[in-house]
Amino acid sequence: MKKFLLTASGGPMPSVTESLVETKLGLGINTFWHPRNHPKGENEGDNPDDETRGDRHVATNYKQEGMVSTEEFNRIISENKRLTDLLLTMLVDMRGRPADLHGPENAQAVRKRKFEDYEWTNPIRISESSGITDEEMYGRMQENSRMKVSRVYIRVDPSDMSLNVKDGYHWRKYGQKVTRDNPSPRAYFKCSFAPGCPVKKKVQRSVDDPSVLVTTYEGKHNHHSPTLITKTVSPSSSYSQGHSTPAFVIPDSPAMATRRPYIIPDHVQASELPTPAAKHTAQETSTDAISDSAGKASGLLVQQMVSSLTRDPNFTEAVAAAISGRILHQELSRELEEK
DNA sequence: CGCGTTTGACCAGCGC
DNA sequence: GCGCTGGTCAAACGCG
Repeated sequence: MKKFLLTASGGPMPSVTESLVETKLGLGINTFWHPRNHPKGENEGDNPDDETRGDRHVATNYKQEGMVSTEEFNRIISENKRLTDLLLTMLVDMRGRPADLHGPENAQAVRKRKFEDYEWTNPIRISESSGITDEEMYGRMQENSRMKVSRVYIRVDPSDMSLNVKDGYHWRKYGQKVTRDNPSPRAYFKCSFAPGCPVKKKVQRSVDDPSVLVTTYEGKHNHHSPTLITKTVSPSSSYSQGHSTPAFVIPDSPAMATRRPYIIPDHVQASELPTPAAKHTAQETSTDAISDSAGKASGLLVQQMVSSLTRDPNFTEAVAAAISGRILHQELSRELEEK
């Protein structure tokens, strides 16, 4: 069984690896469009202005504003592109045939899954991303950035029956429902940090592993992250205003630290997640997991990726600059729009 | 008293 | 058209 896990279970703070994955592939991993996450008609009311402010535009201004040198900027782009290619290729490979991972299914479920598989592999075509221009890459990032649904898996104490996920935002519960395919109730939350914030989230225990909370975020916050306001922006902080998912949470307390989300592709079963007792570091976990998979090449790619992310101080610095720069630019853009 | 949660009712979409 | 299901509403309730 293939596994892929990007987490820093060994440390109290999110790693740069996490930040990059969230920033670049969010842009990527946890914001990939998936049909089950997009009810018909969703996003019909989106502001068209949002469509015109893509990541390419942001990156261009970010460069023009002289926040980094041209050489640094190009290096960031090049390195980001290379690593994204590695990750995305891995994800497409791992996506494989999800039906194989889910056991017997009825005809309807099979049809639905086939459609999801098609939608997963066709519109993005991320396996073909190598060799594309930066412009194309940013176009794809922009497309991904419009995908406002993402999913986060969080392992919690099985004895803790609450459905509260402390992700830095304030949520008001407005409903709870028992769904057909899962005996655990699903809780519905709306963001209550700012009036009119459209973001919603659904929290439900995994049917495969009740110790895992599956949190689905929908929409984009119309305000700053509360954590961004109250904390210094750390290079490893992955919060970004306007992004659909606070994919990683800076722990405010030991209890909160136990609920730090993982980024995991949708098709990975909850039962595959590491247990709380697992002591693997991010690098160890990724490497061990991949070694179970079909390709040594994939393992090498991940090793190369993780190694690059965790050992190269220049790249760490570049990623930090890119993240903070993007956040600052988005804040400025939004303030200008409000005026 | 204000805010958040609970929970039954209601609504809309979808498949048959 | 009907039933099923997921999502939302809103009144009642609890808590600080």
